[in-house]
Amino acid sequence: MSDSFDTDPFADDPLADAAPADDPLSHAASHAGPAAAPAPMQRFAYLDGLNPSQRAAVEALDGPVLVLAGAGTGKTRVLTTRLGHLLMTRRAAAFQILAVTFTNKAAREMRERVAALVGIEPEGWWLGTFHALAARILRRHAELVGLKSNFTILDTDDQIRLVKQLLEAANIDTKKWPPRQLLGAFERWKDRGLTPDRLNAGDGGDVAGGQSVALYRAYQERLRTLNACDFGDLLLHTLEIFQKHPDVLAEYHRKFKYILVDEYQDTNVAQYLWLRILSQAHKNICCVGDEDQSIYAWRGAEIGNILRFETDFPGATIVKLEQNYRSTGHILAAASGLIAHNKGRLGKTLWTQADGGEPVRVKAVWDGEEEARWVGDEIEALQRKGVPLAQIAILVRAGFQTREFEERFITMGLPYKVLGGPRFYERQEIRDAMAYFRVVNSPDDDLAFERIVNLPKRGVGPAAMQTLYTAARARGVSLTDAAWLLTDTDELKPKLRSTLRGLLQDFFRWRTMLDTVPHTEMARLILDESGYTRMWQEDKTPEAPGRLENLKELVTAMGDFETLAGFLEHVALVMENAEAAGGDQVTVMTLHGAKGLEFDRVFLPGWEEGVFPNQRALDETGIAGLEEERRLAYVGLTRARKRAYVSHAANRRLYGNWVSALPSRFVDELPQEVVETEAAPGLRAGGGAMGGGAMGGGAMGGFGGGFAFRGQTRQPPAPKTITLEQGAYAVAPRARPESAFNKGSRVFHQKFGYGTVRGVEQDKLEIDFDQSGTKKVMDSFVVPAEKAG
DNA sequence: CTGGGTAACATTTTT
DNA sequence: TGTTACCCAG
Repeated sequence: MSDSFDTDPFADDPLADAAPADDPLSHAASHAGPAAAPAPMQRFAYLDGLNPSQRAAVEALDGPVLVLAGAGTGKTRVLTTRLGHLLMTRRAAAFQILAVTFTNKAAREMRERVAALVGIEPEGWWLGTFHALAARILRRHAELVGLKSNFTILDTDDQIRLVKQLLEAANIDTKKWPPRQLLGAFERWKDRGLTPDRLNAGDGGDVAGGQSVALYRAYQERLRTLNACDFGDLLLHTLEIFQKHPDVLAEYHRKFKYILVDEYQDTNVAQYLWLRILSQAHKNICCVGDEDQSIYAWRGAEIGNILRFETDFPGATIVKLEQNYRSTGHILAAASGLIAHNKGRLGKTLWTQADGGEPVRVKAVWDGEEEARWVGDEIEALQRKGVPLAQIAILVRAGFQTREFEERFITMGLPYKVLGGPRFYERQEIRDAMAYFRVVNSPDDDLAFERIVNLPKRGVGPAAMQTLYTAARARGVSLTDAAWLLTDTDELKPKLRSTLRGLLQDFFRWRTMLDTVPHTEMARLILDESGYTRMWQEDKTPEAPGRLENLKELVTAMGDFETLAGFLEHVALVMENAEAAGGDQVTVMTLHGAKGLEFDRVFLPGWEEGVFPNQRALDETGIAGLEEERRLAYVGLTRARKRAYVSHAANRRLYGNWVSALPSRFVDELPQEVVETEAAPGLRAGGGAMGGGAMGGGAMGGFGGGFAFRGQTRQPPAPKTITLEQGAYAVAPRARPESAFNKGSRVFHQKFGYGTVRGVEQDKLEIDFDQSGTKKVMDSFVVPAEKAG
């Protein structure tokens, strides 16, 4: 086979070759490094610091094990110690362990911590995300499912464009059936391990005019022609290989003696099947998770997996980790009282040796603006007491809620960062650049070709593309090949023909140079010679410089990889957020984004019926949705080490309309003994709406609360005079129509010094400060540089 | 083919 | 209210 692997996954695995399954321990010795003295009776010092349950979880090495790890109970420690223990006791060599996580971040953390524990980086082990590991396996056996080993992994953009093309080809109105929705249906099927042949024609309901199953099949066929995969396929294809090729499966059975899974409550059915088939030979599978923190059902996670573990893996050992090392007693009591309202649980009771600490504060305010002001004031008070801003977080239900806080913090000059915006790889310029690299790497990548053939503008418009499609389809070749053919005919205008030929020759040339020129240099060259860099240089919008900056960063990031292909794989799988800027800042993020993190003080705003629990979650998934929302609230509360602050507003502006809302039912579900309630003057804190009675699981469909729409009110529905209790500064006069500053002007700021204005947005300025980096600031806080002393 | 205008729309997000 | 996708006029 002409395709070679960047890294042969079995290179360091003696079991993969002819060598019989001899004693793996002799190989383990070379991995165990300095710490290696085989001593069955040896005491393992790292076990001493564990509590009894943790220790039990670490030492139950054989057979199926479920570790129910409550929030803050030292899960990561158990996980890494267990891995280390497998190595230190010589039960398995590193390359015989399969360790699966959901995020690259978790994988990295585990790798580092195990390395620190064992004293050396274990070599050749399979630690990574489901998708990365599946991709690794799939590249070795791609031909068994009709792919080549250099298949492309599509991003969401590609998928949507593809689905859209299919809909259009089937003459289905994309207004009525958005591609996004149909793709969602495909993904949900894939989450459940359902390939098109396992579905009946009617299974799609009336989505896409009842044709969704047929379109799903067409989508899969199209992916295969493109030699491409989406994320779901990585799992489904490997699963199919395991099911249909016992020899291949046996190979992996022999290889992986121990399997470890993190965040098991987030696995979907496909992932469960994948784990089950891989573990069925030796049954040494250890899953760690917390059913109370399952918050991803909407993207296919199956909480049933963890609830059913004992049935799925008979004879399983169950270990509960319940001692919490993170939060105060009051916070734990609040969280436990809340989550007790859920039915679908295995049941754990968190406890702590710590004191009760401060009660959870529940604050009622008039509207969102007042809420932001209150949070801001509390943060300033904490700051005065010496609490670092980095130890404070604001956790919201949905992204749009961050806005009010941003505005308030900008006005106050309070340093903050919003986490979870568009991620690096999702940025337009990064995707474009990647598309160039993809076309150079594999000329058959039609989706990438399509994306950049007219970028920068080369005069290849819809009409020309249509000609290309037709030619490609007629001959059954890729767009690149079709384009080559068309340069020899007169179907295209001469001018277009020559630009196209020029571009194709460039691609060809770059592809050839890839063998001799280092790939980072090639990347730079491709972006420059294609005119892509120039396109942004000539763009005079404020974000253009940032985009060029990102492109540079992309090229730099490539340096960490051996080859262009290796880099493309990385970006397809690891697409993560760049670390936020340093400095002491308050963190603003969604509750989903906060899972796994912890802060001293956590603000939980927007606890209103309709917002949280989110109305749509209730409407779409009823009780299950409500329970998931409740778990989300539980996750939020358990992020706090010292104090949690819950707030709810009586009025909120949503999409430009004023809407009034009742306090969230979750507020009522907090045990009163650990809560301290306060209301802005004229308001009553807490629920009231539902009384203290038993509403238990919520009963069917009864979402009474929700919003009361007030039409197109421009003003909050009642006077704001009551809010001035602490507001000496009240509301800054908003009457400045436009900023006095322009992009590029030099300014001075009391706190941050000199800087250059990068962007203007009404009265907000984005300023690149010489000393302290880029910040968003109100224009009233800066003066023109020449006027500064 | 391109850029501007407007109408529809608007959780949560990793890989 | 703010953003994005699509349509139409230049």
